[in-house]
Amino acid sequence: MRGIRQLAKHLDISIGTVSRALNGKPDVNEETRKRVLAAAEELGYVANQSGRSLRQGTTNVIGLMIESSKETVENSDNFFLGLTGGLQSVLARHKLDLVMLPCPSDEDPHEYVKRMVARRVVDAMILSATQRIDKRIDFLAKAKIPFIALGRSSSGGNYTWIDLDFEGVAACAVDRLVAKGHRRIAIAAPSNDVNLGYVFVEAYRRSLERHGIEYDPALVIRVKSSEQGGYQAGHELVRLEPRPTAIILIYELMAIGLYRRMVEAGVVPGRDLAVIGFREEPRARFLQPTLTCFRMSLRDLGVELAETLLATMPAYAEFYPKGARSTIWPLELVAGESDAFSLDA
Amino acid sequence: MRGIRQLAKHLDISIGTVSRALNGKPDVNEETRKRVLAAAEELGYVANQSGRSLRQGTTNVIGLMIESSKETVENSDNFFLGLTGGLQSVLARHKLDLVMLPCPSDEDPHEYVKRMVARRVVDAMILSATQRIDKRIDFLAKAKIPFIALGRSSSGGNYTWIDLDFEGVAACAVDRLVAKGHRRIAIAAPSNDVNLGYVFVEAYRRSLERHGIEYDPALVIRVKSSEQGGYQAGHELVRLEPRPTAIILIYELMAIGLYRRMVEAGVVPGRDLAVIGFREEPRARFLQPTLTCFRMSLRDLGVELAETLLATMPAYAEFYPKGARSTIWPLELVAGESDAFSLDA
DNA sequence: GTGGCACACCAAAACGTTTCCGGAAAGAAC
DNA sequence: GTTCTTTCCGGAAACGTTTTGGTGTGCCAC
Repeated sequence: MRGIRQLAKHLDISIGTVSRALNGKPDVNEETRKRVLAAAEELGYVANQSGRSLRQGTTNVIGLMIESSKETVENSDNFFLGLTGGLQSVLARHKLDLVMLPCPSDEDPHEYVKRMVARRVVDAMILSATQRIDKRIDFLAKAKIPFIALGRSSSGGNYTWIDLDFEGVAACAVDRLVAKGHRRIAIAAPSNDVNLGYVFVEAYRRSLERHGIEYDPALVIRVKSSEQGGYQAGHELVRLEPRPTAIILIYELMAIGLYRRMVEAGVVPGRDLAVIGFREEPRARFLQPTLTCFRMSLRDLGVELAETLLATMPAYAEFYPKGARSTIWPLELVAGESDAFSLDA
Repeated sequence: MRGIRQLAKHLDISIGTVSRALNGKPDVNEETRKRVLAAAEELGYVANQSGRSLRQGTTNVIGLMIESSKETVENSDNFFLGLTGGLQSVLARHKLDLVMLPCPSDEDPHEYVKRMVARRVVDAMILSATQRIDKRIDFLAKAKIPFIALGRSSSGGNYTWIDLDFEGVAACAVDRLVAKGHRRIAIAAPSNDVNLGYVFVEAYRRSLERHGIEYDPALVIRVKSSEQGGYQAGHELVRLEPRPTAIILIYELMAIGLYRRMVEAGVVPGRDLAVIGFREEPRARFLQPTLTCFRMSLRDLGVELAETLLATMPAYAEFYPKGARSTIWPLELVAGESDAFSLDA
């Protein structure tokens, strides 16, 4: 019951053969393999991961890093848990396990990553919440630890990432609003330090210019990606003169706070102000008027992340001939009532 | 070639001494210890966890198990991520790491736990979402793997748990409503299979009887713990004759759906119907009228969980002389507008 | 000078696996 | 009958760490 040695003795076979049998290696009689598997099942033998890891220098565990800052906790709405289903469905094919690694808010994410890989807790990492300059990426790339980032970054040179289609979303939102007659379109986004903030606002700017509308920095409202941030964005919005007729929110949660501020100011969303949110969040689903936003499948994204990550790992690359291509993940428009009215009417 | 051996060679000391120096063992000169620590820092040496685990049969990792079912993903609202801060602050004292283990929705939680401990991925586990009959608990108790459960269960005999104060919450809610003149008080709860559903409704029943109000099974509405469940509860509620004047919700999220159904039915929460929610959820915070509910600190709960778990582990028990007591975790009432009106007025 | 003792260190033995290497047995080819 | 393959298996060497038992110093007391 304890160890492969016991199992071998019980079968009266050498431990080498038992190991080969269990791991599907050649050089073992099919008859013997069956006996071994049956005995393992019967005695409830499961290989000790420490021994295996030590020998082959690999842990068979993939880490999904999560920043457990207060902001993430309050605003991410199980984004990561939604990812795990897709991730695991792929990893399970290779008997890999997934663990979520919550980086304590008082520890430097860079140090945390270093510690986790140096201690050999995981073989590879999935990063998220990338910064424009991200030391974690530089470190992992230099140390040649397989990883994939959910989000682009200026760091790390030529690494593999998957990122949401901010350009597409911003362009779609602007197109929609312009088609309804809007010209003064505000945007609420986090600061440029967060990669998302930078990329999104740039895409918004290009989309405007494509329509011949001049980009006005005053219409870019920098706030936190939260309900409170949305309230604050609303506060800034009503003080703009003339008041914008539309606003694009980079996080849907902002809509909750924005709506509240609008009600206070006597501005009716969906009638006096067109609103488009970005990523659909469960807790914004009930808003009245319903919010126009963009949807994606977290599960599918998880699958893509896992497959692309495995493609970067020599041991698994053969199974994923598509290779480790960085990709832009598309989102689907969900039309709501919040931007349904036309300005010309 | 890297590893403790190289460090030892670099210092011209035996590896045994290096190991003892790093781990704060006695039998090593303070002068030598300093040199070792300095060299380790300089060369960026971090002990290989696999080797260490193999030798001492312990992984120094604690697992927080999460059911990643669709329902959890949609409704738990980062409950677990909120816990990690408190957990880690305690575990860090002993150089223990925390990983979150999301059980795939298509795998039996019992098998998952077995696999994780048999593979020696973690030393101990924190369980949640306990069932009234929970095979995981029976297994861990029998295998003598340290664990703690967030939630009581009928399984496992004498194990250590921490559970929310459902009795206190139910009693407080009933007391409040009765004091305002309510007699027909409904409750929305999940089925009795979920331990929470069972315990909560029992507490509700006893509280009613304490006030001399007859318990009416028709007022117990069994629905899912979700927004949709709340909507459905509202649907059932308006069909009851005579209509209850108050309702207690076991999950605050239900309030969102309930409010929606009430609006449809022309019933105004906070005027025609008193509503009390249970655990404060971020995404219900904006409701109008504001919801009376119960609050707790996830961080503090995390600390308590970790300390109690460590108290059950021989290697750490000495640091937690309070011992491994099961405890009831209190919640604090947050009075809102949803039950402010008095029935007699 | 001898015994006892604390100190600081070294060498080697574990821990449970996987994997390399060699070799026995059984045929096959000549 | 010899040589050569093929098929299967056993022995033993790793992997990096902690821990045990042993050893050589000094120092003190007698």
